[in-house]
Amino acid sequence: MVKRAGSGTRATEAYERLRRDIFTGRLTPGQRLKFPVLCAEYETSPSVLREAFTKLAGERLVTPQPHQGYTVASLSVAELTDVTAARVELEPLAFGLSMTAGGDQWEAEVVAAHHLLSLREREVSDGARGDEWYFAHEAFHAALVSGCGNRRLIAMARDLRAETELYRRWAAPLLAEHDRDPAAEHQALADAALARDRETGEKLLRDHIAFTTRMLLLQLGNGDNPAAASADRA
Amino acid sequence: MVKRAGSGTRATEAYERLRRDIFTGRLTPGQRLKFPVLCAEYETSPSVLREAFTKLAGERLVTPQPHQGYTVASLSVAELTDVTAARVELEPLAFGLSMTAGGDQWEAEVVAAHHLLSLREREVSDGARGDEWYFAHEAFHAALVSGCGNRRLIAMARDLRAETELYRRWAAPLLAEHDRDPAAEHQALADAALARDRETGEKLLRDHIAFTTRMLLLQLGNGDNPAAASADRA
DNA sequence: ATCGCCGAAAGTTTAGAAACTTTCCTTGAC
DNA sequence: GTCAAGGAAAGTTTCTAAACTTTCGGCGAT
Repeated sequence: MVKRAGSGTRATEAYERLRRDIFTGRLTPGQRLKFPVLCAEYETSPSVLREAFTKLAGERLVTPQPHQGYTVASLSVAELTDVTAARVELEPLAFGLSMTAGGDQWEAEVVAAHHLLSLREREVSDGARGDEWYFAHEAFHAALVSGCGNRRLIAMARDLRAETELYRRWAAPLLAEHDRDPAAEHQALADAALARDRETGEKLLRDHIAFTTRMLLLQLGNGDNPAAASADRA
Repeated sequence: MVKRAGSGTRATEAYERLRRDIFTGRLTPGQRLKFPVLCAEYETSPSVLREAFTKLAGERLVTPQPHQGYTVASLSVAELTDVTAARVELEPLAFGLSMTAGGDQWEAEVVAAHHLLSLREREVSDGARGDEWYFAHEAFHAALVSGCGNRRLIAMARDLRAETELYRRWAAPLLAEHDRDPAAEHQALADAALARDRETGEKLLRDHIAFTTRMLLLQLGNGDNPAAASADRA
């Protein structure tokens, strides 16, 4: 029908758009993803959407329910606990390897990503974080581990972070971190990275992740957010 | 058309069958998966296969190539190296948690899985391993980490092992492990598990994985297996 | 009030049309 | 005569629209 961009397929487009819509909050946790509605909205057909859903299900961003379609992943304390326990081990490990094996290119990426993040952090001082902040934050964390030389480790860490972002978006929409300075933590991480101080860097990252999660769990536990829903575990 | 089993969908069937065919060697690494052929063989339609492929691609068992279909994942030294580096960290971690947190049920599972594996190991003394051995081996390793209480960790470890199995199948079809006794290693692992000897157990598992991989890498490097193919990395 | 049936709505699957890639043949230049 | 470039044809993947199956909610009977 329309001219198509070189290597992209329709399913990939739908996948990326859905993913973005989930992260930017257009689709809320637990929400049912109806084929008729989304087909009309995305101007595509069920099979294409189905493929996109399958891919997202692989990343645990949507939940398949046989013969009842798909829903956006629900928020649950158990899930966040599991994800964090894995992150706390995996991400510092990859970060440590990066500090050992990373080259000039890696350092440059860290510096660049941190610069962009600090710009976004300045903008956000009035309260709410914009989409730009989330993307910059994700990019910074991605940069930290990008030098480890292990694609699998990088991919696993990215998927785990992606899920965490969902919780950050919905369980901590406003900065409820009085006794904390995220910007300083990010600065310290970048410093450790450049100094190749593996010991310090790993500890900083571990604490950074654990702290964030503790805060999110607190919020989730309160149950004072609109999107919270207990995931039924089979 | 035909009566369908409760919650299963056609795509799930295809996924499971493809997965089995990959592990049992009916589909060889690098092989192109043509829609017309497989549609006829599985008696289903392209969309269904496509969904199954997408799911398998999420596990890295097949490789998508936009507008050129899918192929069974190729064997490559780089991939195996990455997977192992991740496994060596992740699996002992989960095993350690299991030894701390696992309950009676977990111990029972380990004992049962080890018993089944040892039965298969006895059968295999004449040379070649059958499918049964592979499944029992996978089940044993799955049991070791199943008590850790972290679904994400379990799932990641399972996916990493699945890939390794592919290498074991194709790069070491015949027991080329003269100076080694896998049965004894598995016995030692089971013993450590029941003794809750975390230190020893983690070290044993780390060595077990590393040793297996070193052997596989040697075989791969020789390039003397029919299915070896260098994965082109973009 | 509960259970079972019926109709509507949604998810799933299919078959064929459209789009892309590759191959092979032709044509023209060196 | 050989080789490279261009273009049609075949083969394959990808997408769409419609048929099929299952699930959900309402209605009437027991």
